[in-house]
Amino acid sequence: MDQLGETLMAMYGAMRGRFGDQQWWPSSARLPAGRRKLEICVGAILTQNTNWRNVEKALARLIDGGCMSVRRLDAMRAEELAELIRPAGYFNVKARRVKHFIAHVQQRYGGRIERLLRRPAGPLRAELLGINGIGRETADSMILYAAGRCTFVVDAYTRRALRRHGLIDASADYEAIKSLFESHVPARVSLYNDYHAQWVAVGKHYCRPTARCEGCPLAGFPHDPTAA
DNA sequence: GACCAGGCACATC
DNA sequence: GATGTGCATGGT
Repeated sequence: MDQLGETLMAMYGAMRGRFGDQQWWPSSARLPAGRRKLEICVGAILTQNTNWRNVEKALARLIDGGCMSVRRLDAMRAEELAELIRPAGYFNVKARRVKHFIAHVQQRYGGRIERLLRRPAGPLRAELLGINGIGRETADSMILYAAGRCTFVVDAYTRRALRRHGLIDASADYEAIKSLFESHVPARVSLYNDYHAQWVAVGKHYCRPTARCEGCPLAGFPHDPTAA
């Protein structure tokens, strides 16, 4: 591993030591195992720009209503779905996005989501990105957490923390940050899984928009004070 | 009451 | 290709 890789792994170790194994993707324990992957994919759409606590409420309403199945979601009208997922915010757009995803699974894979997720990571990513409402982070979350394939998920927390530590410049986009990790950090699903979750944890607790670095597990790491 | 939260598509330049 | 805007609830 090169020097940047060592730094990134040391940062991961520091966060992991503080926050512990994050056990992602969080899922409803009462849900049958066969519906877990579907729940992860739906949750990935619902959490777009939204607090996870609100997503949990929406997911619970879907499960309570017996709606966490491709068949039920496909049969449901968008307005009906929107009402159920209301707590997650942006409920009208997200209802359409879930419907787009579900229609794709129904039409191309006979409603069997595991058939979609079995595809190789590259083609799977391209296919997901072709569905309206699924962008890079949502696609990568589905690939890593539902399909169990090695792809690095980048989010706003990751970008902010890396900028503050001077590891990327302000112009670095999603793909640049993703390839930064994928070319310097060993490609292990369990590592990528928890590493992304650790960025979210550090972002929630310390690396907020208004900086508050006291006590942050990353406080001793390289820092560029001129970075945003 | 302001600010923020595990983005994305679309319009416009 | 870069930048701006709409989408919306709920916790701090």
